[in-house]
Amino acid sequence: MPFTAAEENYIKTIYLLQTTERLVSTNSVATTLETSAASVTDMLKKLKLKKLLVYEKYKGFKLNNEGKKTALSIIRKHRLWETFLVNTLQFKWDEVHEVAEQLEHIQSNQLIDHLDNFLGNPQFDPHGDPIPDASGKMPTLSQINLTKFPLHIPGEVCSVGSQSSDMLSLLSHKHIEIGSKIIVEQFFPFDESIDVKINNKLLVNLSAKLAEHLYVKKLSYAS
Amino acid sequence: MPFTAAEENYIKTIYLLQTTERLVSTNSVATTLETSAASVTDMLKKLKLKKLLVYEKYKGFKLNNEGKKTALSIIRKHRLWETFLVNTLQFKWDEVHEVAEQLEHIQSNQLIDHLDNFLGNPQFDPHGDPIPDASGKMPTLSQINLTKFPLHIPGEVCSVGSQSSDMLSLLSHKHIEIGSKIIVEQFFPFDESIDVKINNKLLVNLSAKLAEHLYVKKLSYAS
DNA sequence: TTTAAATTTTAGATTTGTCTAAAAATATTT
DNA sequence: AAATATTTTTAGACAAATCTAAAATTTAAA
Repeated sequence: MPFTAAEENYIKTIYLLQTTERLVSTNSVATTLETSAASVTDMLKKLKLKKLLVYEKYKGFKLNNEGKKTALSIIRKHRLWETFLVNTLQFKWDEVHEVAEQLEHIQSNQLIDHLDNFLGNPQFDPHGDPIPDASGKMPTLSQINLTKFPLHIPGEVCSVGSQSSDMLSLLSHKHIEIGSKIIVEQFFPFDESIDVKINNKLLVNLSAKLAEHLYVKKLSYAS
Repeated sequence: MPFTAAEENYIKTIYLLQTTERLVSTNSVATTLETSAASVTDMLKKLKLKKLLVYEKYKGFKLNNEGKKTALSIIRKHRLWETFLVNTLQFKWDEVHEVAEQLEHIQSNQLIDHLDNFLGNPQFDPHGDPIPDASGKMPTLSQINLTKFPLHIPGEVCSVGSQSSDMLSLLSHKHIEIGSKIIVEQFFPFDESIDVKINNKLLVNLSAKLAEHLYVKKLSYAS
């Protein structure tokens, strides 16, 4: 059974929220999708009817297994298209989001299989996010938010929690990109900013807000 | 101003019909889009309001310049995507139509420009149909329906008027494909079938129905 | 040229996804 | 624990795109 683009947007949003929120609220979905709380409630009823989520009114909600499976297939499509746009069509990092939001709703398993194949079955998209495979499995990458990363431990920037071009230009100004080596040197409680060393050279200060949007993985030195 | 997918489907259909019909009828659009005549009338009113077509009720209608321009940009997208699916993603000829019908509605000029560029600015799609450029210009190719092609003149199969797989397998059975050299040898008035010679070797008989769906261009021998 | 047939349009209804405003339930604060 | 604030849901409305059935118009036929 195919879902409408609107349904798919809700499913994807709920999935992404429940990885951090455990139980998702009507308002958080409304804010993310820039719609009204009433619209969210309406859609929740439909998705419950279609047996995609567990929902009791006034009690919060979350996707069940069927819902998660559906979400992963949408996320797979989104991330494969982003990879295509950047790797094949030479889009910039911060230009792909809006277009991928449209492309992810194209209905054709054959298309996605062929695209995946053409791209060489990539494991991560251009933002460093893992791409689920056809069965919904994702490479787990011990990705940690930079604000929770321990001091003086070498890490690598592997994902960015926002696609805004403001964010991107700030990162580029600080010489930070996906793959940059990063070490947290100092934490300043007053404004929650941190000093980090980039690629073993540059020492720069990052605001709490910026750090919250950066994800890092531990660098293991297995040769 | 962007158009909805439904509006775009009507615009494209009317454009394709008016190249052969001059004045388009409500029923012909309804039949092509497999919808009711009432729905077509509803949409005609909207498109007239948006100043895309000339329409007086009960009198038939046709796209004005603005409408044609819009139609060409949709056809451009459709044919570029078909080219992508076949050339890049290894789809078969007869598998692309449904997917391209969806992809043609993605809204992003940047996407189409990059795709066009990636494909090497192709002039014709995998069915032999010309691809309009960004300004709406199409390479004119003196394409003639096989039923109107003169006897004993060498031609080349350059386009197919149907994407049905029944048609495709019949063509392949008769060893006919885009680019095949073809000469009409004889016309049989009784059933309007024709004998043609393919690639100067095989002599095969084609039904009137099959010939109606084949388009041929004259082979000029400019070295 | 009237009558019959076909085509096109209107009228009214339905579905999907959205909205605002008001009511209900839950959380927070004093 | 009352009062207040916040969140969530309901009620009712609207736009887009579609439908069926009936009316209006045009075309074809007897």
